[in-house]
Amino acid sequence: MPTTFFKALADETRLKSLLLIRAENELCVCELMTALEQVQPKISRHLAQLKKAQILVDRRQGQWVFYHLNPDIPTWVKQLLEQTFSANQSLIKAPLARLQAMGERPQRAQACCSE
Amino acid sequence: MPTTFFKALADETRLKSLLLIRAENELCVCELMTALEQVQPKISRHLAQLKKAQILVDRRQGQWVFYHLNPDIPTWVKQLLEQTFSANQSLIKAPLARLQAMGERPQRAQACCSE
DNA sequence: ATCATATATACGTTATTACGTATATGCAAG
DNA sequence: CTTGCATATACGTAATAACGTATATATGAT
Repeated sequence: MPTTFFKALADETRLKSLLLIRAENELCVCELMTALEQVQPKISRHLAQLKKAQILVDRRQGQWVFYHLNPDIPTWVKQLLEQTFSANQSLIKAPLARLQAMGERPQRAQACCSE
Repeated sequence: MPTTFFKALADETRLKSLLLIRAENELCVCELMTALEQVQPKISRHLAQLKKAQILVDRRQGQWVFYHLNPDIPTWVKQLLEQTFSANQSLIKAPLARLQAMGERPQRAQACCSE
């Protein structure tokens, strides 16, 4: 159902999370908490929804769980995401700045996929 | 707010209505009722939402109110709509067939804009 | 003015979604 | 095995959204 996808983007926390993950390749819950200044269960729940909608996939690395874009999303969804990303940089400007300023970001063992 | 736009597409009736209007240039409430097999207040309310979100505009012609895409939506939204349209023809196949089969469709006095 | 048709809106109800707080689970370190 | 940190989930509640039905409004025809 294509509405599944739009529902996923219809919430500010989820939309910003997605754009941030798109920008950074992958992010863990605690990084998104800092970037978006939201409590842990809120972030976690929204990520679970995006995962259930098959837009994100996760990988566990030690204590952290990193989320990244599902490489298998349909092409049109991928393009849609790309356009949303390019057209809405302003949405993640401040969150990205908070990310840069964040101390002690968890180390990635392997870069998950691309990059 | 970009979520406004995604919220608008996050409902099946609204999404199909939009795609149908994109396909037919403009449609009135009664045509959408037939195409989507839904009661009048339901269609009317969803169109009102799309209008409030500035995705659609309407023009009255006699007893009918025709809705068409707002020519002033941002470019990225327009592109997004186009991709959604191309990638989801199957969604409106049956509704379009019902439209073709519909007798007594109201005459358009002027073609509203393009076409 | 009355009636018929098309559309919009109001009202009450139900369903869905988001949230805060508390708690559970998973992993790493000692 | 305990402690600590990161994350997930459960539970009750609050906010939002969708709906059915009834009614109001607007236009056109008689």
